[in-house]
Amino acid sequence: MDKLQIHIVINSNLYTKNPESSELGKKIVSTSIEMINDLGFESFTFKKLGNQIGSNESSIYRYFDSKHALLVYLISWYWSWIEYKIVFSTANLNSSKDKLLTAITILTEDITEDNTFSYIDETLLHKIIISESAKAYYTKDIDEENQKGFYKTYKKVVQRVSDIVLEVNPEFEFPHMLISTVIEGAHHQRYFSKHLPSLTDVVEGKNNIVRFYNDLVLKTILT
Amino acid sequence: MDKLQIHIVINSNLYTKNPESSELGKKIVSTSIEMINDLGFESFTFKKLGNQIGSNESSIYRYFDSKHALLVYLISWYWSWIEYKIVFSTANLNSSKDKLLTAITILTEDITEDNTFSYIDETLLHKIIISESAKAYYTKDIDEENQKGFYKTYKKVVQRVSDIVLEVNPEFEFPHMLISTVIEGAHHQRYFSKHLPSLTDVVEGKNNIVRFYNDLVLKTILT
DNA sequence: AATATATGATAGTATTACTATTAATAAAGA
DNA sequence: TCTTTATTAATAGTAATACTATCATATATT
Repeated sequence: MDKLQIHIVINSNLYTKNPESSELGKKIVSTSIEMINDLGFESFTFKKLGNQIGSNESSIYRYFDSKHALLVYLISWYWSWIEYKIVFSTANLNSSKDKLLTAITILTEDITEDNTFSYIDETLLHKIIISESAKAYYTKDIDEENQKGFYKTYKKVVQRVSDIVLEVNPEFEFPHMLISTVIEGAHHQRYFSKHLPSLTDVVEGKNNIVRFYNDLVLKTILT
Repeated sequence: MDKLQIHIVINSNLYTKNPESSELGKKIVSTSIEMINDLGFESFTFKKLGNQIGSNESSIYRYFDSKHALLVYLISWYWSWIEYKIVFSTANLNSSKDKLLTAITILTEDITEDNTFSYIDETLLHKIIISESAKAYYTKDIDEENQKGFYKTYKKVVQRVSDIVLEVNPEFEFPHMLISTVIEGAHHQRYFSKHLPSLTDVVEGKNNIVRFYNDLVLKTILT
């Protein structure tokens, strides 16, 4: 069966030339995802990317102002994709509680299968989100960038799930804190489980991260 | 009244020459805290630090291998200090629940007053922990560094508070995940409240971060 | 065939994150 | 007091980074 082709549209502030408008642009995006995963964001450079794809540093700069801009683009893409997943998966659910648990699961689960989009590997992108996304928004330029809408898609996801929280319990005082805590927390836990395991209680094959956060959310808003 | 003078001892892997052993060393530490706050970690350099303190880049390298090593040193110092605060504040408490709430408060509260140690400004250091500490452990070298004990003091704090969680509820399955989620969460919330406020529900003067996490912890482990 | 557009190649710049060497100075021991 | 040692300062140098600028070439469109 053919996969559903959904188009994710990215705010034009996030690139100088739209990478979706050319083969080179798509190659830049897909290969940067691989290379950031392999090298880590610090060691990743446009020069290395150019070599890898048989193109030139200067050509890459025509699409993205800087490697930071590229990272922000990837993060924005990721959150648009997550939003789509949440909307799609909760559309047919009647119970707010089911909606909430579905959303929390999407936000906290591991991503392993290949997905809808041809040139973006969501599994690798998810790893970048875990390991590198804090580097995007812990910048001195955060306020300026935020004003330009760089983090809009992330904020939209938090807002959407916070709204579901309020459907479940309209009295709950801290829906945004809860959801952003869960999102960031799940990413930290996945990273810690690999590198600083004593900060977690992750056990192979038990899906503890998803269980922990689903449980935490329900207990926090329902008692 | 004189302040209590506690000495925080730092693992000798975290420096090449102990900064506490000289005036220059202390100056390096205290001024780096100011400068990292002002410039952000990326724009902070040993050259600039040297200029600021009327010393030379090469002299600073004798104390710390790299600016990354200096950041790790500061983080380690911070967690030793937090551990001391927790031990001190919970020593006289009989109830495990009180101990837990005291510890969670220490981990999530804002730090505003000047404190015990002469040459380290804990208020500024706390800000560095919030804005820069993820950059220390989201590195490609994390496993190697972890093995050398670079993150020991952080892990000790998580372990200590997790033990209190288990005193309150010995059946609770995820004490480490809960505490590391709370610690990282509180830091994110403080940062978000300033720069991405729609991700939080922080209201001036209401101490919502501390309230939210204390409430979350109790509900999660007691229901 | 002419023109516009996208890409490639090359060169150049200021800065960074160091390393290495040597000189000057201060403290400590004989 | 003289000498040794330790500490810090000064200078120079390096490879790499994160760009910018310019110009040439290939490809597509009219």
